[in-house]
Amino acid sequence: MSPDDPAAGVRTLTAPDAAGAAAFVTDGLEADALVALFGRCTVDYEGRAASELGPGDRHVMLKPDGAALVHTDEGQQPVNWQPPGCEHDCRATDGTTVVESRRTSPAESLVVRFSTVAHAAAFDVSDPETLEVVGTEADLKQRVLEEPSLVEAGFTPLATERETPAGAVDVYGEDDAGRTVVLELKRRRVGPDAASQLGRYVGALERDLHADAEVRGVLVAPSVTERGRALLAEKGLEFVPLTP
Amino acid sequence: MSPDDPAAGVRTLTAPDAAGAAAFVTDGLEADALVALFGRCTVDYEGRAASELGPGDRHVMLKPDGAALVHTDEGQQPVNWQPPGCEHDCRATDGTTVVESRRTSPAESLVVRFSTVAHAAAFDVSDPETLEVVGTEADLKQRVLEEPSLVEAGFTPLATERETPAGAVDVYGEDDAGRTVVLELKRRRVGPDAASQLGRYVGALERDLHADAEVRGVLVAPSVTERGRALLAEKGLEFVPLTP
DNA sequence: CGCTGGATGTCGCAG
DNA sequence: CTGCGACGTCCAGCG
Repeated sequence: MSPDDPAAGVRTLTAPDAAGAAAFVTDGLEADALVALFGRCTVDYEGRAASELGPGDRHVMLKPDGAALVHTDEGQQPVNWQPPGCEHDCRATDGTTVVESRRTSPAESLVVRFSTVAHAAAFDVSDPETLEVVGTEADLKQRVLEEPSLVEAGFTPLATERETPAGAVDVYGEDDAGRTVVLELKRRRVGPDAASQLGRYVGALERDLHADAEVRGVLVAPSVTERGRALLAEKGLEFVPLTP
Repeated sequence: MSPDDPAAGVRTLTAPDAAGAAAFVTDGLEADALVALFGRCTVDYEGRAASELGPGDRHVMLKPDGAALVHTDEGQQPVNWQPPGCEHDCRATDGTTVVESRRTSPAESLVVRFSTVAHAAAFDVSDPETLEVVGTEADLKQRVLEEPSLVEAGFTPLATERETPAGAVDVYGEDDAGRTVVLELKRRRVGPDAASQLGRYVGALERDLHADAEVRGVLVAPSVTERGRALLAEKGLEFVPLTP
């Protein structure tokens, strides 16, 4: 199999019996491959919560980092899963192919029982690339730091991630009158939660500085909900519309 | 192919050329199948944010409900995705297999370009079952309503999801002295966010009732972080440890 | 490990 | 559709 062979690093198996499927999956996991299974199965989870899922046709993915995903025909999210760091195991029992994924702290287990495996595939994945995303809160922060007048004329950033007893403030600075200004940045429309968060930072800073210190809190986001706006007003906080 | 054939409803294709892969995927989507592709690809996303991902070996899943998922060898979460409701499309261009998934409102597109498709599979999934989860906040609420003394001797629940200007309160009731009590339930350890949330409800209720009304706020959760506890104390709120 | 807050969060439910 | 909060949220960054 040459390196340029498109089928390099792929093994597949269609309509195996339980023993064949279990052996195939075990081999794939052993080889640190990404293993995919299609077939009719039930799923049982127990751990932070617990769940049961009756028989249905599903897609199960076992990753070499220990993650497990069970997908149905609908939804972006897996119907059941296990986070990275789990130990996968596959065996044949009474004609069923049983996939088990366990971890400790917290103790959690996921058991998938296949009455029939329609198809199985194992891939030797390698992904050297890391994803670069644009349009995050970090980008919004950079934009504000490069052009502080976007927030308000005369605003001067002095620090980012400044620590307060209530947590780190996104951007800390002062206005043209020398008053302390705290910015909370959000990449999308905000509600009461963000207003509360900003309020906590402002309160903590007022206590941390002087009793008589005036601290302005400014929420910077594309837009704000009505309750969010009301909560800002109630706490004497401000809003500046800005889209990442 | 009999209904009992384990391979029923599965089609696979190994190491196809671009045209073959595109035709296979198009057929699978047409038939409302769940389509999986493995191979070397790049991924471009543009919408609420934007991202680029260079060449690597990945698993791409296209669901009949319009969801799309791109998984690498690591992580529980897809590296790129598209939510349900998108239109999938696959074509061959210059020897590459291009999968595109689009939606409007918001306008978002995901484009996956395969230099090589190692393997493709289409699965006619049917999943009549719905997942039942035990150990959620709803279960915690039921437990509190059935046995209110778990919160405190003499506590009497009067309503659930009672509306306030700040949102709906989980459990609304009164203590043995007739004082209004608001419960905020969390299925797991809580931090400052939950304390703030409870504080908003209590404040809204105090304003909504009388100016002189005393409203007790009680956070019910397995445990609380130090900052969470401090914020509760500052706002005169209480904590009751209770595990779902 | 635990704490904290972001996320293309997703999802479900209500108005 | 928007608003709002739960979620077995996941995840990175930091102490």
